[in-house]
Amino acid sequence: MAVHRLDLIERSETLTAQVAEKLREALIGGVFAPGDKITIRAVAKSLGVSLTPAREALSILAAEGALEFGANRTLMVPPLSIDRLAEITRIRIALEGLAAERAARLLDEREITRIVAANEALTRATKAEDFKGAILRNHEFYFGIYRGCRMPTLIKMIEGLWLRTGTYVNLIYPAFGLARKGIENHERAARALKARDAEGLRAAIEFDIRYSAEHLEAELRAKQPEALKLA
Amino acid sequence: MAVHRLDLIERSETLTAQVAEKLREALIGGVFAPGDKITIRAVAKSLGVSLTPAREALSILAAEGALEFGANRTLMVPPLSIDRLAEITRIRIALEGLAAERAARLLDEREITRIVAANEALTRATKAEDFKGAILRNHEFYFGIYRGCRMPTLIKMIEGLWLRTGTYVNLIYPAFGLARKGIENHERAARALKARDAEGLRAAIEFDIRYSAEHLEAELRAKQPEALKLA
DNA sequence: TAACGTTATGTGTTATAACACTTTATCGAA
DNA sequence: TTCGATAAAGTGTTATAACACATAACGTTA
Repeated sequence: MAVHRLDLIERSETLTAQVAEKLREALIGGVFAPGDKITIRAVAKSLGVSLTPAREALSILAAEGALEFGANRTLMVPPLSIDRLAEITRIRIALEGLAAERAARLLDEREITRIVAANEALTRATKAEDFKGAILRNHEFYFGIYRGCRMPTLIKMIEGLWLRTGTYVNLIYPAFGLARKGIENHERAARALKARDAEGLRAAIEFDIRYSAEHLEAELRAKQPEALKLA
Repeated sequence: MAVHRLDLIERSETLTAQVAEKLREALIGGVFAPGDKITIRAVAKSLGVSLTPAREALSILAAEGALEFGANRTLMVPPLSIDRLAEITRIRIALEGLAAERAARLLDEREITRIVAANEALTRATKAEDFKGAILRNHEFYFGIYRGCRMPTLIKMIEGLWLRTGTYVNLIYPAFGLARKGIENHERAARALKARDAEGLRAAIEFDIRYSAEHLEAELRAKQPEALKLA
C-alpha cells in the first residue's frame, strides 16, 4: 500500500460544541450579568441553531457548573455569594497550587519564555488600561503555567473553576487591574518560574489567588451586600 | 383566605436526569467494562426512552468526565492508564484532604456517630465478603465525612473523581477489601474524627487514598500491562 | 379599584424524522 | 479461498412538532 502521509480531514465541531464554546466566551467576556435567566430558545435563535444543540450545550455548561438551575428548571448565570467565593478560592488554592508546583518542574525553557512574555504583555495592557486584553493575557499567563503540569484532568477542572468567577472578574477588573500589588505578585511568580523554584511558584500563585479573591470579596460586599444572602 | 398547609407537590425528575443517574449507578456498579463503547440508541432502548434524553444524559456524563469521546464521536467508558490514575490520585489527595480537614472542624456529634457506624458496617461487610455492600458502605463513610465540609462545589468535584475510578474499584475490590491495612486506615480516620483532629484526619485520608491507589496500580500492571500505553 | 378567572404567550421536555457518515454484512469475480 | 466492491444496517447529528406547565396580559366582576 502506498503510504502517503496525509493530514487528517478536519471534522468541523458539532453545533453543540460550538454553542457551548460561544456560551463560555460570553460568560467570561461579561456578556451576561449574574442572575440572568438564560432560555434555550433565546440561545438557539441568537446563534441560528435549533433547540436541540442549544439545549444540549446549556446542559453541558450546567454540568460544568458554569450555569445553574433556578426555579422551575430555568437556567441562570449563577450569582456569586461570599460563601461560594470563599469555597472556590479554597479549591483553587489546592488545585492551582498543585498544578503550579508540578509545572515548575516540568516546563521547558521555550515554554517559560513564552509565559514570561505573556506576563509582560499583561503588564503593558494593564498600564494602557486595555482591560479586555489584560484579562486575556492573564489567562494566557496562568494557563501557560498550568499546562506545564501535564495533568489534563486537573487543567480541565481549573478551567471550570475560572468559568464560575469569570463574569465577576470582568466586572471588577478595572479597579483591580490597576493595583500595583497584582503586578508585583505576577513578577514574583515569573521569577520563581525562571528559577524553577517549585515551592516558590506555588507560594506566589497561592498568594495571588488569595489576594485577588480578597479584592473581589471587598467589591462584592460594597456593590451588592445582598450577595451574602443569595445562594 | 383559608390557609391549609399542604405539602408541596413533588416534581418528578426529568428523563434526562434519571438516565444520567442510572448511568452513574451502572458505572460504579461495574456494569460496563473499561473501553466499552456506549451508543445513544442502546441506552435509549434499554431504558425505554427516546434518543433525546439518552443523548443529553450521555453528553452530561462526558462533561463530568465519567465518559469519554473515542474515535468518530463515539462515547466509551474511559480506560484507566497508569498515568491517569496517578493524576487522579494527586488531585484526590489535594481535594479530599481539604474536605476532610474542614469536615473535622464542622461535623456535629450526630453526624460523627453515623459515620463511625458506617465504618463498622463496612468492616463487617468486608469480613463477610459482601463486596457490593462494602463498596456502598465505603462510599457512605467517605462522603459522610466530606459532606461535613459544607462545600457543595468541592463535594461535587470529588464525586466526579470517584466516578472515574469506580469501574476499576469494582473490579479489584475483592482482593483489596480483604487487606487488613485498609481496615486499619479507616480505623485511624475514625479515631481522628472522633478526636476532631483535623490534621490527623487529613493525614489518614490522604494515606488511605495513596494506599488504595498503589493497590489499584499494582492490579492494573498485573492484569493489563497494555494500560500503560492506552490514553 | 382590587381581586379573580381566563386567555395568550413563553418555556422546558420529549419523541420522531431526516440526513450524513461509518461499520458490518453480503456476494461475485479472480 | 480470498479480495474487493456493493448493499445493508448502525450511529451520531440536527431540526421540527407536540405536549405540559408556568408566566404574563387581559378583561370581567364585585
